[in-house]
Amino acid sequence: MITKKAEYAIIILAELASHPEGTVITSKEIARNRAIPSNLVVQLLAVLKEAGWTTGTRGPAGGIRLLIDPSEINLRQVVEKIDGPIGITRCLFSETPCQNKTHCSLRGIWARAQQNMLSVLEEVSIKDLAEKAAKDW
Amino acid sequence: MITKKAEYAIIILAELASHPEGTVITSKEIARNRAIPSNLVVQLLAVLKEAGWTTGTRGPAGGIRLLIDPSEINLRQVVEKIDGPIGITRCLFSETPCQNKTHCSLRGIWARAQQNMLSVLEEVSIKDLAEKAAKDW
DNA sequence: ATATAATATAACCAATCTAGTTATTTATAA
DNA sequence: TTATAAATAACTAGATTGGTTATATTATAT
Repeated sequence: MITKKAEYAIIILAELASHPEGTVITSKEIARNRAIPSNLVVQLLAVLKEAGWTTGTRGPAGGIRLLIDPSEINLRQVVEKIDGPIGITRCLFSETPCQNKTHCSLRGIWARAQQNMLSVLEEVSIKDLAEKAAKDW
Repeated sequence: MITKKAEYAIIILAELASHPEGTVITSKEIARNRAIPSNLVVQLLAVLKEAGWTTGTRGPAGGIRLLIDPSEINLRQVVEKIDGPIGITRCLFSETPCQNKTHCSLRGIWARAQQNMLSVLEEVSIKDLAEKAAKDW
């Protein structure tokens, strides 16, 4: 399952993308604006920073800003950065097909189902989402 | 995530479908043939029976047999019977969109991604799988 | 200089889920 | 009546999830 943390991370990036380029916003503001537990925002920002997507400046008047063009990052990338590799079944996490019966017929079906799902997430960028959200909200 | 139990249930049904109609096979044989823990087979058969897909006769010469045409049941049905409703995110389990910000833009994307995945599982029947397995194995 | 506002890092935790195991009961063919 | 098989129910260790708590570090406004 795609965790709530991954969903939060996407929302954090979308929030950042919705602010003018170059400006900063504090992690507490992000938490307040998007109703995410403040400590979780901090925790997730550490991972987003590690990915090279955000950066923060400390001290008064400090805050977080995007380092990347939000059209360059898609939802699959964010989910995988937070949750690790995606697998709709345990089977798909193992490198090799199960050797029980030479070859597992199910594996190909799971892989196809999963790829169908992932392609949707790959098609949607943080920018797309931020724009969609701006319209809806 | 689709659990191993759901995967086992599918494999059990495929195993049953691979035997001549009307004949029975014991749960232990299923377990042995497919390398599934024997106790789990028993546990899963209880659910498959509840669904009306299998039936068992007790005692010596007893065993399990299919009650339905294996082309009439698809992988999504089995997964949902064993695991309950499928949701690639927690969000999709709640009936209503989150009310935080009027309407969650992500929800529609998750739903589309999930439906893309489910459509693959809906297209494959137990019969398809059993035939595919017979070829591969 | 120094208090303060902010990011950053790490460790911890309760609740739930997963993939089983164990034990007992019931039905039936020989 | 006994061995064999399904059926039912309860239990369990380990992992995962969605957080919380505590502490350290840094930059800047005054």
